[in-house]
Amino acid sequence: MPESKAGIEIGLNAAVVSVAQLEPRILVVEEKGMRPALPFGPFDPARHRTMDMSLRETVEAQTALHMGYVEQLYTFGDRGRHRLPGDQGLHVVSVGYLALTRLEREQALDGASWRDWYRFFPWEDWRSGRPPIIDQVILPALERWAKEPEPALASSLPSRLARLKRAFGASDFPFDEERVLERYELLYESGIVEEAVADGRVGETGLSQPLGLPMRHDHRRILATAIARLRGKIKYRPVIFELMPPEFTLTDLQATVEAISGRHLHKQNFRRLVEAAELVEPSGGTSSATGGRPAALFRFRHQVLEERPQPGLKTRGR
Amino acid sequence: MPESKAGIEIGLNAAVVSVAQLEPRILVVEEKGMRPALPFGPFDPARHRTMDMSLRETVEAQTALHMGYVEQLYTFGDRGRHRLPGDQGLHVVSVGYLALTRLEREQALDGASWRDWYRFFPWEDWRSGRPPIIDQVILPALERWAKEPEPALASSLPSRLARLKRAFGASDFPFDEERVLERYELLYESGIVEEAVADGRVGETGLSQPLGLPMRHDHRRILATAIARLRGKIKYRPVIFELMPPEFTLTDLQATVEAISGRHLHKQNFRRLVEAAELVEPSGGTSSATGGRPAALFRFRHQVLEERPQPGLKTRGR
DNA sequence: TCAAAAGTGTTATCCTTACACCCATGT
DNA sequence: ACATGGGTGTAAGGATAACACTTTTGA
Repeated sequence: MPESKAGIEIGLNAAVVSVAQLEPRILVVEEKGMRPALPFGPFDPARHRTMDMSLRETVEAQTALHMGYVEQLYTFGDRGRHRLPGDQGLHVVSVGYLALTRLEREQALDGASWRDWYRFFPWEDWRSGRPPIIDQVILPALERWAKEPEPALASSLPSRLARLKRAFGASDFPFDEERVLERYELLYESGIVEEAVADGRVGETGLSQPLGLPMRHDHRRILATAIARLRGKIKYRPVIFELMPPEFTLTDLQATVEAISGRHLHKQNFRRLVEAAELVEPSGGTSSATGGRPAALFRFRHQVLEERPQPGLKTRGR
Repeated sequence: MPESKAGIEIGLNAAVVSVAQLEPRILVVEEKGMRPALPFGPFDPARHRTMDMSLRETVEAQTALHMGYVEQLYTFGDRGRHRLPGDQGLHVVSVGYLALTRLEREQALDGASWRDWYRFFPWEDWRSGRPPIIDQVILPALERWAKEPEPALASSLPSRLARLKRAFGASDFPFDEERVLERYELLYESGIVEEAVADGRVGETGLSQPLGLPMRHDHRRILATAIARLRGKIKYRPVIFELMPPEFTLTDLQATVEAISGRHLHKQNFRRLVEAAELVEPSGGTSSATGGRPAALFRFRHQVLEERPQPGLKTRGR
C-alpha cells in the first residue's frame, strides 16, 4: 500500500468558538470511548479553491452555523501526531483554524457539542482570581521538573525556570493571558498532561487527577493556539462582535471580553475604552433582564472599520 | 493520470534573512529565464521528524549557513499557486518559514544568492523618508482602483478606500511598518504587481515599470509575510541579535533595526530603550572603523532571557 | 426603602517623545 | 582646530490605572 512520497494527507482542524451564558464555548466531536476532538476534515483542492473556503464550507455544512470570522493558525506536521493503531504509513499534516460564530438558539449539531473551553484549560480562567490549581498542582510539579538536569543542547536558550516564570508569572513576571500555548507546551514537555502519556513521552503523569480534560491527538495544542490568538486579536480587531448578538449591554460586552481573555476587567476603564474606541452606538432600547437598573442597549458600529486603523479593545491592566 | 486524492504534496519555502553592509538581505534562487524564487524543498516525514527540523537541516545542508532562528509563518494552499505548464494534477501546499542567519564572509551558496529585500518592496524602505514611489505610482493607481464599483458580497467589510488608508497611511492613519502583507495584497488585488498578471487576474499591470522585482509563484507574498513577522518580532524577542556579529556598536545595532523595520529611529531614544531593556553589555573594546570618535563595543546579554518576560526593542515613534 | 446593577468624574503616575548639548578621536 | 560620529540630561505631553460616588429601576 505504500505509494511514492510515503502518503501525505492534508487535514483541516477547526477550533470553532462561541460564547453562551457568558462562558466561552468550543465545538468538539465526542465518540464513545474516545477523547473529545476538534472537528476535522480532509482538504481536497479539487473541491475547494482555497483552504479558508474549504474550512468554512465544510464546517458550515456540518453544523448549520454561520462562521463569522475564519483565520488560519498554524500547521502541525510532527511525525507521531495522529498516531492510531494500524495507521502506519500515512502521515497527516494538519492545518489548524480559528472560527468564530454566534450561538443563536440550541441547534442540532450532528454529533458535535459545545463545551466550556476552561474545562480543557482550568488554569486559564482568572476571572475570579488566580486559579488554585496553579499553586496546588501545576507549580509544584513544574518546579520539580525545572530542577532536573536539562538536556545539554539547550545552553543558549532560556532555562526551564525562566520559561516557567514567563509562562505562569512570578514576582517580576506578570501573568500574561496571551501565553496560552507556552503554558500548555510547558505542561506537555514536563509530562503532566495526559497527551504526553498518550504520545509515549512519559509513563504516567504522576498526578492523581488529569490536569484539564485531555483531547485527541494534538488537538488541545491547537485549541491553546486558538485561544492565544483570539486573546491577542480582540485587542486590535473588533472580532469580539462576531460572538455578540446584534444588540447587547455594555456589561454583556465586558463579560464576553472577560470570558475570552480569562481576566477580570475594571468596569470604568473598560467603558472608557469602548467609548474612546467608538466601537458601539446606543440602539435606543434598554434591557431589564438582570434585576437592577435597566441597561442601555448598544450595537456594533460597522463604520469604525472605515475610521480607525486598529479598532479593538486594548485592555491592558485590570 | 489522476490518482485518488488528486496528488497533494507538501513543500517548505524558507525566507532566509540576513543583514550585510547594513542592508537587509534575502536568499533567493535564480535560474536563467526565470524569476527569483525562495529556496524550496519537499517535506518528507520519513526523513525528518518535524517540519521545523526538515527546514533547518535542508537549508543548512544546501547553503552551509547556520540558521539561528526558525519560525513557521503561514501555509499557502490556494489552487492555482505553483502553476506551471504541464503541471496539471499536482497540487502543492507550501508551508512558509522565516529563518535568520549571520553572514560571516561571502560564502559559496550553490546557485543561491543574497538580494536586498527592498528590491522586491521599494515602498517598504522609509529610512530616508517616504519613498517617492508611493505618491508617484502606488497611490494614483490604488485610488483609481478604490473608485471602481466593489464586488457586492463585501458589504460589511472595510471598503477599498479604508483598506488603502490603513495599509499606506493617511492623515489620521499612521503608516504602520508591520502591515507589509496588507500592502502587498492590496497591490496584488488591484492588479498592479506582475504576479497578478502571471496568475491571470489581470491582462497587464498598466504601469510602465514593474512595481518592485516580481518573484516566482506566490513567493513575494511569503516574503511579505516574513518581513511583517520579523518587524513585529524584534519588538518583544531579542531575535535581532541573530543578525548581529558577536560584538557590535550601538550605532550598528540601531542601523540593523532600522534596516529590518524600514524606519529611521531617534538615536537617543533608541539608546535609552536598549539600556532600559538591559539587552547588551559593554565588551570593553572599541571600534574606530567609522572615522569619528571610536564607539564602544557591546555584546548581547544572554541572561536577559532569564530576567525579562518580553526582551525586545519596542520602538514605537521616531 | 432597600438591594442590585448601571453609569460617571477625577487624579496620580508612568511612559513616550522630543529637544539641545557635550565628548573623544583622527586628520 | 575642526569635522565626525559617539554619547547624555531633562522637560512637556499623553495615556493608563485606580480611586469613590451618583442614578435608576424592581421587589
